[in-house]
Amino acid sequence: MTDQTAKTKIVIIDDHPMMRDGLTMRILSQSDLDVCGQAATQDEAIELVKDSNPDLVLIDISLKSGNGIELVKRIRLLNTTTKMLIVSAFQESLYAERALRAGALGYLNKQETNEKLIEAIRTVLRGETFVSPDTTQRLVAQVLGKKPLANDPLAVLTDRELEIFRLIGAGFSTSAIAHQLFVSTHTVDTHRENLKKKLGVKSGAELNLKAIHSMLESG
Amino acid sequence: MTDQTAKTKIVIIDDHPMMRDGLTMRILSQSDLDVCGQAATQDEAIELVKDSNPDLVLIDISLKSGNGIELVKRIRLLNTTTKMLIVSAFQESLYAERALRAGALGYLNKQETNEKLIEAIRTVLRGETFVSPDTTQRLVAQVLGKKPLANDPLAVLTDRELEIFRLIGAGFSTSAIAHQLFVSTHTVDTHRENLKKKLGVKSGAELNLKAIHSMLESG
DNA sequence: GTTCTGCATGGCGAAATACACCATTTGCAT
DNA sequence: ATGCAAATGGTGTATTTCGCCATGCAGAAC
Repeated sequence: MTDQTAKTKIVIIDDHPMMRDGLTMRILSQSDLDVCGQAATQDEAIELVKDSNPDLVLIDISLKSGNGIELVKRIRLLNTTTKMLIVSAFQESLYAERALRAGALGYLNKQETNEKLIEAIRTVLRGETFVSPDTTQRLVAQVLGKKPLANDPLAVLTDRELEIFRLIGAGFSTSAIAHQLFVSTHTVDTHRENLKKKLGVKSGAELNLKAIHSMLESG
Repeated sequence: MTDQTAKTKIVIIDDHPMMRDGLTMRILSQSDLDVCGQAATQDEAIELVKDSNPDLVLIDISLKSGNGIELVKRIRLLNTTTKMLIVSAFQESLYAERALRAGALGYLNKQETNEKLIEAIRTVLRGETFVSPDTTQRLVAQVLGKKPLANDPLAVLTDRELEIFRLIGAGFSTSAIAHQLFVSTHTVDTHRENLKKKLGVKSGAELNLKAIHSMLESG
């Protein structure tokens, strides 16, 4: 078959029809790319991938039925060579990390231009990793904070740090935590500092956000 | 002028380029509708509306610079006959009510099909009110429940308070919010106080917790 | 045994933030 | 007009943050 007939096959998973249309339009503007299917839910997505065996799956991270990251894991289990690119409205590097660890090759913010979309798609198709620039910054900060991405970013934390991280996630203030652990607020403060360095966040508010999010995932 | 030359003029305000493309594509599929402009921020939107005097403005409710509802109010102040249709990723009738009170004629969920999009546009252009079916249900349930906006504690919040609540939920610190909204930290501070009173929480940490949780339910 | 390293602890001072109370302005409704 | 709600932001005090540094205490390395 010639290049004419063998376009790259892409499927789009997003629960907003209007967003699917936007993505589709930009992709179809490239002569060598083709959108061979769309779906709004995880189950539809799995069927679609099985049936059409696409080169790339574009996945919105905030799918209502489960979430996009869970879908990434399920697709990986299908044992295909299909590449995956996550599209997200969140800037947090938290999700980028999880998406990449789950098996996606790329993480793109919805705020990015359409040129970036195409760039991300082509990068991922080559088998390389793509992450939106501002999200990359946060990831880099994380790496500089200590070590190369391990299995779990929380793994780098000491027991005491993790304990405090969980208390933050439960909504306790610094003074409340200090009182609870019978240590001074200075101590909790220092731990908060170290947590921020290790987790690559720059403000206390972000640390709170990350801690609370992390609580919701693990119960 | 004939129908050929006098297409209905529509502008699109959304900070996701990909979403703008999707909306544009569907609108242009209608022979009598034309997209005469796009913008990502409030200020750009105001300029665009002044310059092109469109028949309809399509507004994403979750604009980063301020929010969609504030933009609706600002456009209404321009004293044009321009109709406004809010597009939202949130299903809460909470936002629909605010949007309509602010001066929008329609409220459409992003989960709706593209057929609904066109239907909503045409309804609003006729000067009638359009609200997405499932959101309508919630609105009706509210009215039947006698008390306006009964069980949702967020209902007692003003538009501004809700906006700040959402920014807190997104992980922004007080100063970051102040900078983003171009107001003093004192103002944000006062809003935080009022939020705590209205939501019945006693510490700032709890407010953060509540805001972040609330984001994850509806974001 | 000494040295090195990692962890928990916490003190210090400047800057930022929270907190409670209050004043002004604007818009809206009666 | 009068009254009310909303948004803005100022004041003063208390608390927290933030970066830096110091101590004590383990266990591992030499």
